[in-house]
Amino acid sequence: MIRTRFAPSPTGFLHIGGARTALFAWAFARHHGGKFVLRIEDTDVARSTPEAVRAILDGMAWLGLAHDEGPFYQMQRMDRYKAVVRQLLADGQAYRCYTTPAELDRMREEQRARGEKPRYDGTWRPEPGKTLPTPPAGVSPVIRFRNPVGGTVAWDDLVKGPIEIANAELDDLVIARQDGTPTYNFCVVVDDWDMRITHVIRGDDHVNNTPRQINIFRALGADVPRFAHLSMILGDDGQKLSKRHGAVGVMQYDEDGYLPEAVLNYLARLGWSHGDDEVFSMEQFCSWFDLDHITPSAAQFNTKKLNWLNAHYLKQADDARLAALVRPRLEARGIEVAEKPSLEAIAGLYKERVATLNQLADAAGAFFADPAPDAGLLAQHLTPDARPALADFIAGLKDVAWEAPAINALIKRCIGAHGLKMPHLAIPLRILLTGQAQTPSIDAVVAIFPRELALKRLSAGLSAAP
RNA sequence: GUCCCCAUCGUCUAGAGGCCUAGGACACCGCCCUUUCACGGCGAUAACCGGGGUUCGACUCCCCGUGGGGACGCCA
Repeated sequence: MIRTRFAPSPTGFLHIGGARTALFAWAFARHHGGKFVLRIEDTDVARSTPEAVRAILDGMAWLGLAHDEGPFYQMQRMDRYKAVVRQLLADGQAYRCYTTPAELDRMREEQRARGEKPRYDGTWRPEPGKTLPTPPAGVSPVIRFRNPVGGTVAWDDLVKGPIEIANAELDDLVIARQDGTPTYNFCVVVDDWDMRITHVIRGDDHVNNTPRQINIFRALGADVPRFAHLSMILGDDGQKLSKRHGAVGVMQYDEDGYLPEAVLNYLARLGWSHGDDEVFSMEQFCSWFDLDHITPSAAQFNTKKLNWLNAHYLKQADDARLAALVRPRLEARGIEVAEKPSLEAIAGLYKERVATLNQLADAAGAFFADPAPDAGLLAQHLTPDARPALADFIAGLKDVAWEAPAINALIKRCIGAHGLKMPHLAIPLRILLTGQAQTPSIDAVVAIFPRELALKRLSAGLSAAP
């Protein structure tokens, strides 16, 4: 049974990189009929917040990445970690270290100055025949893991291939702090062991932690899971994602008007491929997904491509669903969504031409507020030539059948009677009705309005304009 | 500094030694469609980081270099 997990630390929102990691772990479990476990790594009490937990859960829910087990909270598993620490201590696989943080700082500084890799020097590490210093009074010790000294740690990374690191590169890491709380590298191992995780899929910033963790797994007598390290996602500008470079939470994409299926499809394609397939459902994704088509190199985020995918999914989306998604966006702008011009119909008309829900809201807004056309636009298009045709059209509108084809025929009749071309009448109509010179097909736009409202806007516009 | 990882069009990628005259997608450019703007359709431009090997034959394998990234916490 395949078991994967997503293990974020609740110190901020679920960002795009984390979302992709979760997506891949989720899809891998789905593909194999396994289980996807959610675990919240909140042992950093100072930085973890309930709001961040909420934000992560919200992000997962918005994307539809449902976990089969959890969420488990590491803070609720303290007793378990402490028991394992005691066991390691009893087995001689861990030991108490009285070196203070200040001493460590000095040690590292000196090592760096000498061009060495900064590491703990093993002062308190017990060795056969070695006499340990006397524990200083008043200093509470940390617990360090007794890392193997010689040889190497190797694993076959499912993304990056074989990786081998010499134990000489590793030092004895702290597994429990002075106050007794266990640290990350230790909790992860105990959790992955207890939760019977078979495949650890995570960001490649953890590659360097992996050999340490493997050593702990072995000291525990636990089976070592397989590892798959995903490369990072860079910002649109090729820079590392940071607050300044668009490192935003996934919920920001909701805010910006993206559909979750578009974000998911985009993310799936970032660092993973299935031949030339670009657009696919999550169902297809899960059936195709495997770890050997993941790119080992970093990927740059491309908003333009996300926009393209979003536009695609917008076109596919149900009008009622779009209306429901756009309504709160209009309300947030202080626009009262009336019953009359049907928001659903507007969504149906405009979804072909926009890339985001916010653009859809921009367009829809014009239907619910009285238009305030730009004076320049009016002067340019509401010409003396156009006015008589417009007046005819308004007159004809009073008893025309209220449907696009009939309205279209009316327009044709009016321009024909005045020797005009289509745009000469269509553009002033657009401007008077929506305040904008560009809209979808004018007959369809007219038809969306209730007759009285169309008449009102056109008459008002015609008489108000100079 | 030390260790680890990475390297195909601007971007995401296909490519498991001959199928590559390097394919697809986004973006860009051009054309078409047209009732404006979009959408859509069609087409064009565009890449194997450099140097050595291995091989009859390297985008594909090996080595070195260069460039980029990551890690070196009583953070996760």
